[in-house]
Amino acid sequence: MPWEKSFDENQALDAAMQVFWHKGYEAASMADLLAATGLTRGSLYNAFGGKPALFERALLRYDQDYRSRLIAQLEALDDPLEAISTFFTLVVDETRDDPQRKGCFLINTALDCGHHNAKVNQLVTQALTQLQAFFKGRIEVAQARGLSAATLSPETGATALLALLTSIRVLGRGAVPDQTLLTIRDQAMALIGQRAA
Amino acid sequence: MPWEKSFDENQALDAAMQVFWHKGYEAASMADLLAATGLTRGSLYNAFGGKPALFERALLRYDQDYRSRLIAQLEALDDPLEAISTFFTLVVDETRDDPQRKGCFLINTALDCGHHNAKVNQLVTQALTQLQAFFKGRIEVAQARGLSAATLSPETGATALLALLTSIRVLGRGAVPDQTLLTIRDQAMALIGQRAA
DNA sequence: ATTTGTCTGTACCGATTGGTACAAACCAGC
DNA sequence: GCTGGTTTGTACCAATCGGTACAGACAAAT
Repeated sequence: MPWEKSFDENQALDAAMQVFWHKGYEAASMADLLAATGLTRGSLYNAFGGKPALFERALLRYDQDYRSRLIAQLEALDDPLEAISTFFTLVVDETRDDPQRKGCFLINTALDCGHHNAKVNQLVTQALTQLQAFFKGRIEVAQARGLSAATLSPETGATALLALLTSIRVLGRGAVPDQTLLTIRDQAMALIGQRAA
Repeated sequence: MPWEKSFDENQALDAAMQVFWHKGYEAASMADLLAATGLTRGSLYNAFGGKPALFERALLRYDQDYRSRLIAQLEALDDPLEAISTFFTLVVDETRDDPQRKGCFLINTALDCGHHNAKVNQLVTQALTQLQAFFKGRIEVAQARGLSAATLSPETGATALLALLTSIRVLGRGAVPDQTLLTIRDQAMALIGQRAA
């Protein structure tokens, strides 16, 4: 009795994600989202329920499709330091290559923490925590293999890397020249006793 | 023939600044600003001209009254490393003590770079540049006096400090526990060979 | 072919958006 | 006290905000 939707839900979600990512929650209007997804009002509200719900879905999709997947790929690399250096190089390149300078959807949202519901906040916190855990794990492996100096606490190092990552994504939105982003990345590499990839 | 205003322009500006600082440009409505300043529509538009113009004035005031003044005070300190450590401790304390978790008005605005006019963007860029120059200057003095290891390039070190500052202000808005902010601050201090103040 | 439940498109909603118009209130200078 | 130039308060504006209602289109099940 049901009837399959005439559009790809994930495709629409991706389009909506781009809008929220670029403009932020407030500045993104339903009109923008309708135009980007190509849906009509009826379809969009029927499929997603409303602006806040759509935002949650979009953010969740970003978390799963970008962040989680990237971390999983990098954790599969044999060399733990290469995993980290590849990560930072990837982020800097991505930042520079994006003409819209959207930065990171999760970190952009982190700045609006106080203005979102608990579910969104939890997603952001959890994502950052997992990022930190990724750094910590790689540092531990590196130290166990004697690739990295054992003087640095993995916990502290991971926090520092998270901080540097955050700043690249924030400042990379246009506030500083690209060269500065490279310098920050190099600092991250120096922290774990590695040259830039 | 003129007639003096019945309100303190700077006082109104401060009130407006708080609103923009807390909510961001988009989410701050004229109704919010009118309520916060206590002005009526006529007065506000007459005195400031409109929302974008008011935002510029508010941001400029933040830049001059908070950032510039703080840097000037710290530069007056004799010990350059104390200037930096005091700065970071102040920022972390300010972040923790603010129940609204507003972060830094300039850095919040930096994240919205693409959505403001050239004047705002220039102000943000200039503010960050001056912050970096402050760090660089203090590091140079510290090295000249033998207080800090000469292995670190002042330019690079300043960029790293700016990055760590940025992350404290962003993550401090609620995405990570306060303890993490302290860890980041300690990393900044370690960078210049100094324990936390 | 008819029924059934879902999806799609559009018209419409009240509320709110930033902004303007303008008369009344006001004080300085004459 | 009159005049001139400002400021103040309010009424009003078109545009847009996010969201709803609902009729018609559609495909699966019988």
